[in-house]
Amino acid sequence: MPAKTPAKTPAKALTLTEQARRAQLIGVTVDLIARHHYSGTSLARIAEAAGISKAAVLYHFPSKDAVVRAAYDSVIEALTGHIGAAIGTRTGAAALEAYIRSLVGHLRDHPAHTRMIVEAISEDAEVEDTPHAPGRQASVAALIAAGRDAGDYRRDVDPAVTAVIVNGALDGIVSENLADPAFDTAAAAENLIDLLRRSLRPSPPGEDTSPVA
Amino acid sequence: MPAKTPAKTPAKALTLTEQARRAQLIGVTVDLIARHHYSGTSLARIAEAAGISKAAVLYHFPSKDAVVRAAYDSVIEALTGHIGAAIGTRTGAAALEAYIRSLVGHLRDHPAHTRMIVEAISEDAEVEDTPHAPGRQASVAALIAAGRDAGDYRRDVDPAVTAVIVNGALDGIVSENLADPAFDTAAAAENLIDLLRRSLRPSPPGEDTSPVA
DNA sequence: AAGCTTCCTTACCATGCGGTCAGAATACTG
DNA sequence: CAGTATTCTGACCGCATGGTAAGGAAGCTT
Repeated sequence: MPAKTPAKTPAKALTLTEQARRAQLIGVTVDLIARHHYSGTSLARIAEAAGISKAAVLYHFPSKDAVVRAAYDSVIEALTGHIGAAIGTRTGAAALEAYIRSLVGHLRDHPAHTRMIVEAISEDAEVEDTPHAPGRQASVAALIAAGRDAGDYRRDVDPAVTAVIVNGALDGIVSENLADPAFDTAAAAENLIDLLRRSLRPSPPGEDTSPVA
Repeated sequence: MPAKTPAKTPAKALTLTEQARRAQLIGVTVDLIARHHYSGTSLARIAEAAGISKAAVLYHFPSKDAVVRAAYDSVIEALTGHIGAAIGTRTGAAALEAYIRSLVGHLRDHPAHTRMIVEAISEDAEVEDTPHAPGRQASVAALIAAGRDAGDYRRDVDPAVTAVIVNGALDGIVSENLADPAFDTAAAAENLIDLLRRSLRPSPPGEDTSPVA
């Protein structure tokens, strides 16, 4: 029985070289996509960048798409890991602000990751029901809802809509930094945090509370 | 002298069928890109969708890229025209709010345009120094600066950074609507406007004015 | 050293791509 | 109706793509 994809029953039978190659391929693929977009990243270029042949790449991965997917997953995992660690045990407004700062900080420190994520809108496969992070909006909405229930925010804020706005603003900051590397993302993050503080804080007594026109 | 690209000296020597074909090709290209992304939109598919041969497409346009570019330009022009008309002679905060409402409204009414714009990040040409609308951030920043100078906004708002945040939030709203057509973009736009009103308005007397931590 | 597994290369294939070319329709104009 | 400019087709070209087949080299285990 010649082993096809090395896996006996659990996911532990990975050779050392296998792991190294996979990591290397994922690395060069992230770089290539960051430089030449998704559609411009071919199997041959991945192989060339790794110093091996196309067939060798397809020995470690079942298809080119699998390589790209693995690269994308690794980037996303690094991001979510960083954010999760930054939030830690924080709650309420502090958690949301940690989310904003850690996301912007991580993507500022990893431009290749950033380019890859930003360009990961459509990919090549037409059947892709998970365009972005799946629960991203929901996660931030939960953060906002918790902050509201904790009294950090007005009671009439809409967590879902606000999450869309916050995530969009974050993407805008990150994207702007790609277009203009001199753009101060940290300052922009603080600006966004200040903006949210002013607009989401509970109304002082004697002030109109109508949220929507 | 066989005419190559019909143009004598001014830009008026366009045959009727020429105009019609160009418009048709632009139309089907917008639809195709909206459905199959940029990289999945080939010359053959454009020709097939238009009911003519590949060579016929290349008779009306010098290259496939030119078709795509024309389609993109037409979509952008429609959008900027709509927004410009909506802003009209408005100034200050009213102008920014008209901008937000008209952008969201237009893109809600034209989903194909929306998909095309959203996916127009990288295109296929690697040498593309105009990734998005060139002066979009600057235009909104000017709007905000005018609103600030008119007294609608705090004196210490940063127009450039705020413009990035606002445009990002708008993109977030539009993108969310693509992922979830049931998302109420009009309500989200009003929510964003309310958020901006609360955070950008001049500070009432007796309140801290420190903008950034 | 034999033998098996792992790892990789060269050569190849079918397909789709953008684009060209010669010439046939089609339409406009005298 | 003749002639010319416009519009279009079908066949073709060179190239890059993702993927496969067959076999050779390297290393581990006995």
